[in-house]
Parts: sequence; structure tokens; C-alpha cells
Amino acid sequence: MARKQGSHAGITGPKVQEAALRLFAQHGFAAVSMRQIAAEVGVQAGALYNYTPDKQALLFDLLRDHMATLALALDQAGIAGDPLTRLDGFTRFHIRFHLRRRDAVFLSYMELRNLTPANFARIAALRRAYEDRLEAILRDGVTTGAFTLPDPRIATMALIALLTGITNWYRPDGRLSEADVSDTYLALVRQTVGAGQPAATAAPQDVSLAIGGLGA
Amino acid sequence: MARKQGSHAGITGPKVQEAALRLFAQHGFAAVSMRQIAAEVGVQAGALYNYTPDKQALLFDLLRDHMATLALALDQAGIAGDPLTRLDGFTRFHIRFHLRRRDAVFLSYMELRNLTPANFARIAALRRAYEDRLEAILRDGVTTGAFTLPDPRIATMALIALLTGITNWYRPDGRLSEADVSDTYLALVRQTVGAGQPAATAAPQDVSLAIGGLGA
DNA sequence: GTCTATAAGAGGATAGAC
DNA sequence: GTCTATCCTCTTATAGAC
Repeated sequence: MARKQGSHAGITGPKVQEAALRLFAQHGFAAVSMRQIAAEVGVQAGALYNYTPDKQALLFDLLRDHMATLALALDQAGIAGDPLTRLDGFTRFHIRFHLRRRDAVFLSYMELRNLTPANFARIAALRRAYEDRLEAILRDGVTTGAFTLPDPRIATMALIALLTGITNWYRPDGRLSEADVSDTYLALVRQTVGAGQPAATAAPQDVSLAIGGLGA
Repeated sequence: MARKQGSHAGITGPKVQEAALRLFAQHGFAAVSMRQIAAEVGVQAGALYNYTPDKQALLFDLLRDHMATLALALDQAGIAGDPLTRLDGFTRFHIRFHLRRRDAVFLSYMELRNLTPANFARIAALRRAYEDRLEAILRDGVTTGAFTLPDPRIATMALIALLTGITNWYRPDGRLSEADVSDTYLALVRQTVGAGQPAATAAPQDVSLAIGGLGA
């Protein structure tokens, strides 16, 4: 939609998107000029308008593409099974996807305010649809008794914030690999939903082993 | 005495801070002009420079004041006792403080990139000190066996993200009161740290009694 | 598709009157 | 302490050459 119909967008189009994404995330939408983006791409400012009607549309396209990619990737992640298995799958998927798209993640939280109301509504609906995928898992888990949660909707928002917050501190060159982080958060998420180790119900089980196979 | 307009030394300064905070949070630092702030305060743009050397310093002061207020308020919250009690106190404090200062919270996460490196380092140190207060609680809880956590530092970051994320969705006129939210998150946080119900600290003790003092 | 040139204005910050 | 006026730079977006 940002692209003129019938343009033979070769390599410049994608480069514009990539440069805009990086610069908007780094400095903020309003702080980045079209000249800066053009310089990053290696063209003059005027040439950018072959790829976007204006700066606003450039931002909206980035956010919409991010949310669409997220939904598609979740579909393709093949998350199925009992609630705990699906929760594990969602957790790993979310961490992996978001750690690899930190610029887009930051933008999609930060620059919503620069969207028109109509465009904001479209992005918010896409985000809500994603949240609902997690909420469905949590509700199923509560129904089957696998999870203990006071309010599945609140737990959904809490978990997404908890997971997405990784992008605020994780550094690829830090002490932890992505796999380390993913494993650690998997355990935290299980505890958060009350599935801990086979959890509060499991503590007695562990002990029962210690005292001579009384249970389990 | 023969002043063209009234001079309001005592009142204009705070009004500048308030207007800047609101506008920066709403539109972004770079998107707000000094003229906009001045209009909000009710003075001309030039007059703002009686209160700040430049726009940058205005932002830094807002963030530094926010972090200083946070640290002071935490000191005054009188959080003490066993780890679970202190965790509960921290949770309630954090939610209450952050829900009442949403603009400053948003700013302090989103506009760090607009600080000079030196100023960024100062704000980051203040934030780190706050995080460390929670981390100390978690480490104590792990030591006493009250909490079960794979990595207290990661759990700290996870909990702060989980709690601060409330500001992304909570609306004072929504279905939940601040007390509702606080209660629900209290339960979630306890589960997250592996303390389950308040009785979770007691569960191991009960068991240890059952098996003859083998446990803690 | 990209360039140069330019329109039309908004931006931060300062000077000096009062 | 606030005003008006101003400097100079940077901004988005367009026009028309190639």
C-alpha cells in the first residue's frame, strides 16, 4: 500500500523499509528525517516518495507488517496439544520471534501514538487478536485444571508484558544465550500460571518419593 | 513593579515541568516543540529558557525527578519482614506508584534514547538501584526457601516488566479498580516466584513435620 | 527511478526592551 | 520574568529534468 502500483521496486523499496525501521526504533519517529532515511538507503530524499506517499504511511506499514508477520508466524508454529504444551510452545515462539525483531517490537509499542485514530484501531485489533491466542490457552488450562489463575485476561496481559520485557534488557553478547533465556522464562511462566513443577500439587509428590514411595 | 505582565516565579517553573511531561508522553519528545510547551503554560517560547537551559535538560530533569521520587517513595513505604511479606509490599507499592504516574513511566521507558550518553548512564543507574531492591527480596526468599526461582536476576526483570506492563492496558474507568488489579497481580507474583498461596511457605514445613523433620 | 532545486514553513535558541 | 523579534537551520513534500 505504501508502494506505487506498477513500480518496479527492485531493491530500494525493502531498503527503505529496513532503514526506516532501524532509524525510527533508534531515534523515534518524529526525530528521524526523510533525509536521514534517504542517506541510509543511499538515495536522495525525493526518491523516497516513489515508495511511500508520506512519512506517516511508512510508519503504519512497518507496524502493520510486523503484526501481520507475527500472526502468520504463530499460525505456522504448529502449537497444539494440552494446555501446558501449548503454553510452552507459545512462550518459546514469543521469545524467539520478539528477540529477533527488537526494532519492530519497540516501534510497535512506542509509536502507536503517532498513528491516526483509524490506523491505530487497525493495529490495536491485530494486537488484540494475538493476545487472544494466549488467552485461549490460559482459559483451556484453567478449565482442565492444569493452570491456577485468578483472571485469565489479566494473566494474558501479565505474561505478554513479562515475555516482551526481555527485549528491554537482553543483549545477544551477554552472559545468556537465547536458549538460556528461553528455558528460564519457560520455568517462570509455568510457575506464573500455577503449573510450576507439576506444582503446588507436586511438592507433596516429590516428598512422597523421599519418604519411601508413599504416593505417586 | 511596572511589569508588563505578572511574573510568576513560583508557579511557572512547575507548570513548565508538568506541561512538558504531559506533552512528551503524549506525542514524544522530538515531536513536541518548545512553542507547544510554552502555549500550554501560557507564556511565550522565549520565557521557557528562564527555567531550563535547553530542551534536553528539560527531559533529563523529568526522568531524574521521576527516578528520585520512586526511590524516595520506596524508602518511605516501610517494606520489611520475611521475604514474602516484603514481596507483597513491593508489589503493591510498585503498582500503586506506577499507575499514578503513567506519563512519567512511559517517558522513562521510551525516551531514554534521547538522552546524552552521560545522562543516560545516570538514569540507568537509578533504575538499576531500584531493580536491585526487588532482586534483594527475591534472593532472600530463595535463601530461606520461601521462593523457587531459576535465576533471581532474570526473575527481577521479569517481575518488573510484568508489573509495569499494567500501565499499558489499565484504564481507571475500566471494569477493574486499582485494588482489584493489585490483588490479582499479588497472586500472580506469588505464583511466579514459586510461593503459590501464602501457605506455600508453610507447605514444606507441614511436610517436614510429616516426615520427621527432614525438611527445612 | 533518481536527480537537483525549491517551496513553504517549523524548529531551537538568543537578544534586548520593559 | 516575560515579551517581541529574529537568526539560522532543518523539515516535509513537490516539480521537472534526465
